[in-house]
Amino acid sequence: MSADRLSATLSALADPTRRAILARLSHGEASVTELAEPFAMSLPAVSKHLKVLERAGLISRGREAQWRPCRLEAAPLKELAGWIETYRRFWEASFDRLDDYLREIQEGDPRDRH
Amino acid sequence: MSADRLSATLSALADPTRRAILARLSHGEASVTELAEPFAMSLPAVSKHLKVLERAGLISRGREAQWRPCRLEAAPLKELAGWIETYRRFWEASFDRLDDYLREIQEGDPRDRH
DNA sequence: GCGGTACTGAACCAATCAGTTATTTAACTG
DNA sequence: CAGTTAAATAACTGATTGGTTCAGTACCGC
Repeated sequence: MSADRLSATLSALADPTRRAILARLSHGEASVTELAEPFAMSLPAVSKHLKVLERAGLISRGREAQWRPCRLEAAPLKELAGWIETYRRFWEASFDRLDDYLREIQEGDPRDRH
Repeated sequence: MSADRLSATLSALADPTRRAILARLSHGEASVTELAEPFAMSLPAVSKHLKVLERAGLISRGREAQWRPCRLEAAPLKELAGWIETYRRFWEASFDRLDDYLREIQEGDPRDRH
């Protein structure tokens, strides 16, 4: 299902290998073999992870001779940060005040409506 | 793979149905049938989505007679916001300055570190 | 041109996912 | 008690995921 951008970003980020790759790229560009080095998996597996990240717009790839240097692209992360921001009030308030807030905006007992 | 909390949060959020459920819950508690109402899918399907959200800690469920009211739990969102925050500098700088920054922290040509 | 290095693509596999229908549990209602 | 409503569970299905191995493509250096 769901080919929307946010879903693509989130499911790309849902894998720890891919998050580690992004963390590595936050220190600068890297080739595929460099990115693969820390992982106990084959190169084609890493190549697939990179393709997922690329399709989500989280990385871009250049061409330098036989190397394909990857670099971080932050736009989808910005979008995600924007989405999550709409929930900030739910964790910023103290738990007691959040409780109050929830009770306040609540429409009432489920049995009462419909 | 990976049962770590962040991965669980992200893969739970990667589904638009589940994000819509969270959005609904941000307006207050709701029962399962209420949550299911906007979707063209069976009730068990929604029940499964709720289980995913619950295992990720994004919702909690109470008991009121035959209803099981769901409420939003923001802690995992807070954790996610914290994680994404480490990448903020990559989208906050103007693109040109980001380019400069990337080139600056880059170790050099991939060929040099073979 | 040949051999090595960097990477991608294709085919395959097991596990998980998102949905279905049918059944079951639990609680209220008359 | 019987009947109804709310929700979960079970069993099944098709699609997707994350990994593999093996082969192919592209570029460099000798």
